[in-house]
Amino acid sequence: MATTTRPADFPAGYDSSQFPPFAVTVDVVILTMSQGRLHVLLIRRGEAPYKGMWAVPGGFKRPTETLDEAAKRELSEETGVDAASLLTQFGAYGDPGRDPRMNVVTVGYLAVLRDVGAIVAGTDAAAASLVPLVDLLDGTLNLAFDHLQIVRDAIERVRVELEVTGIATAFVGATFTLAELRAVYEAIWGIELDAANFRRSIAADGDWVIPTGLRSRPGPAGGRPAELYRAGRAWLAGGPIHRQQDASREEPAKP
Amino acid sequence: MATTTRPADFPAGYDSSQFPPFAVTVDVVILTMSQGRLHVLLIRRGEAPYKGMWAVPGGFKRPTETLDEAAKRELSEETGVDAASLLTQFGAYGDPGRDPRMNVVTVGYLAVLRDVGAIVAGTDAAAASLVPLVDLLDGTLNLAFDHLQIVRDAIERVRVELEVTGIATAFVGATFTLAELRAVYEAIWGIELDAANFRRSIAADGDWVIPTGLRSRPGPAGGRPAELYRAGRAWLAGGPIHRQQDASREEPAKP
DNA sequence: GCGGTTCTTGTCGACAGGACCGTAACCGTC
DNA sequence: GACGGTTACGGTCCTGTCGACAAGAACCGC
Repeated sequence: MATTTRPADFPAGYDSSQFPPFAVTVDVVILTMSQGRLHVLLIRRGEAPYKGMWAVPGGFKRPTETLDEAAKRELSEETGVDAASLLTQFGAYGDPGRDPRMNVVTVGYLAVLRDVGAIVAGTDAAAASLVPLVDLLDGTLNLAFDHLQIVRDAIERVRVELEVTGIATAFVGATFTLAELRAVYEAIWGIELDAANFRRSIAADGDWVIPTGLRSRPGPAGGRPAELYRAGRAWLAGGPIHRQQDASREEPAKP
Repeated sequence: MATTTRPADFPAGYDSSQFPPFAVTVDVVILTMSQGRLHVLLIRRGEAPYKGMWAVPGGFKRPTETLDEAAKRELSEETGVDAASLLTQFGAYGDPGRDPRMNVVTVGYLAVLRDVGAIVAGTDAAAASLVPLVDLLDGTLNLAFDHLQIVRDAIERVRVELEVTGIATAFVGATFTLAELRAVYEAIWGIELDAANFRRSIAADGDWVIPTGLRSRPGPAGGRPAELYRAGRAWLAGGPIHRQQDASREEPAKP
């Protein structure tokens, strides 16, 4: 049906019916830690479709930029963060009808920021918000398009990345306490880790963390001030903390 | 510049200059084991650009199908394999100029087959071939487009999948010896595994493998016949074999 | 039968990691 | 300033995992 509507960008000699045009977008799932819980940055849609609903920030890829550059640009436009922050591609989505307007294939990116609260406060508070992840995963909050699935996949990806890369350090500041770092693992994996054993794994030989000599101020509840560390080079090659095998894997054999 | 060449597929009210059209393709990296080595199925291009060079099989996504369906269709068209084989999306590629004809974003899929030799023999031998992976990774063979990077990423993905999923069983037949299964790990990870320890991990409680009572015929060199197993249910939840920590990670600390 | 090859079973020991206790250093209130 | 509450830190015990290695079992060709 569309054989006569060939876009001018397509070179002559190709039948556009063989190359159905798609719009390509990049969606960036921005994760951050806040009050010990994992949060995702969402924006409220101002236009149809899904007007007024929350959505993952994103935008169209330009022909002159790579996918990574598009993700970096969208992150910068949404948050003002210009640093080459941790930005990981985790999936592509192209189900027919996922955008009622046209054929859209989107590429999902995962970004990890620290202390994004100030950034959100700087933008229009009604348009952008940090949403606790649990509110999304338990179905309390609905998202536009297939963005709920995209967020789910991003979370699953960060759970794996946490085990095989140094992504954990991206959630904390330049200097951090081991309790802060441990809270990252606990929030993302949804488990509790023994503080003493965590320390032994991290502070063991291997250049994971480097003590700065400084100490953190205790919280309002008191407690001994924790030592401040900064990330070592070993994170570039992997992570020191591993999830224990899922006990539910062992099911009794049926003879 | 292109504001006047809006495709008819795009609804009125949208400026096509805001939605630059892309072609979306799906490329399937088909891996298989042959003679104890990892091979990838490539096809020889019959048209420009890159005419005559080897490339990963793939094709255009249709607006009416999902990305997964497109990958499944391409796999079926190239190999005749219709089974819902293991098919994993691993990345999207959209660098400008990666296809000199137009703007193309491709989504990479990883397929694992067993005994693909007969399939390749059935097609035009000059158009499809199983290439040992080492010939690609050492730069002996050049690939069209950015397909070398795509293959590299597919390999990296299968290395991770091998550790966290049951993808290893997709490389072997319905029944297999533990030596065959071990060869999969050794070929993909490029390491040697102790046969005795491998057996202990696999044959331990947990329904990894189920003995069939049958035995394999020894090779020409002789040797005790190996018992034949079939895959158990535990593979659905992960893999039993894990790579040991990279010893090169431990570098001496510089005071 | 005999050496060679491969598969299978068994043993030993190092090490990682979970559980747990005691101590140190801060907070608040009394 | 003593005291309980809270958090951080260091150490011990112990078990399960896993690598290294040895020995036996079952086949081959000669």
